[in-house]
Amino acid sequence: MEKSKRLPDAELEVMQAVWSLEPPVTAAEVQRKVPSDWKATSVLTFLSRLCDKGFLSCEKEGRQNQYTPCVTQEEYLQRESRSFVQRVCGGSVKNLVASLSDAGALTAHDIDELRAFLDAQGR
Amino acid sequence: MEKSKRLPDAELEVMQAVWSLEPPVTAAEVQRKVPSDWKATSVLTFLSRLCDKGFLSCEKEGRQNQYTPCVTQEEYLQRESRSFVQRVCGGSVKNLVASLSDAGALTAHDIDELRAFLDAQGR
DNA sequence: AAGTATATTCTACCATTGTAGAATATAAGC
DNA sequence: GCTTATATTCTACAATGGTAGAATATACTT
Repeated sequence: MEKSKRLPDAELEVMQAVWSLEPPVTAAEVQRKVPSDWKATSVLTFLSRLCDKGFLSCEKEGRQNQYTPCVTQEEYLQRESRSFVQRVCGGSVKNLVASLSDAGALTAHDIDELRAFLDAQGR
Repeated sequence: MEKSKRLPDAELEVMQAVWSLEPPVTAAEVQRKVPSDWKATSVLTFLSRLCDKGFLSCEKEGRQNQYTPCVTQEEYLQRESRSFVQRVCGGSVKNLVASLSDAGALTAHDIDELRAFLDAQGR
């Protein structure tokens, strides 16, 4: 039950696998969603660390565990986005988007979506 | 001379201090820009790790070191933004901005800036 | 009930990161 | 030139994260 922070890469990938499935999920289901070169025990380690950190709850069902997210993907994304903009982009969202553009990582589709979003937003 | 990746928080803060100054910079200058509860030797450790990782070059000038960035802030921001959108936001920039909005981290000013940017962009 | 298969937990190890004291080198003052 | 001040480098240590084998527990088969 830790006060939750940024997840390390491997744990985040596992969380993303969990989020993509219908809860509760078993380790086996997660294993199928996750990079196939990960050994089963490694995935179990990550699952158990995610429980320790309060991102998952775990219930024993027969000999398998049932994992359920305690944090939604939206919640996590919100926290991380906010923190990323602060920490890395000097707090400026425009700065972030401009740098994506400079990096060639902003497709025409992205731009359309963004415009639509801002219009919907903008009242 | 490592192939550079994400910097840990402390090293990023030091890089940001360096970027904010006129190169080349001394450790003393960096120290003045950085959280004041950091011990001087800690800052020197971070500077030296940044050299090892190829983010800074270091030249001895008398008894002081002169540090010069080998990676620009823009370069770094571009790489990190791209990677963040991929890793955390499922590759969708709109997803990112929407989550910032949901998190209440999108000010009216941000929105204006973004609109302006997209307009300038958009043909 | 015993043996076998399989899921989970334990334990471990190494690299990285945050942190900083100890040791060293070097310049400046006298 | 010697002493002193000070900047840098070395060394160290604990926590975290990536990785996974060994040990254990539990369920299925016969």
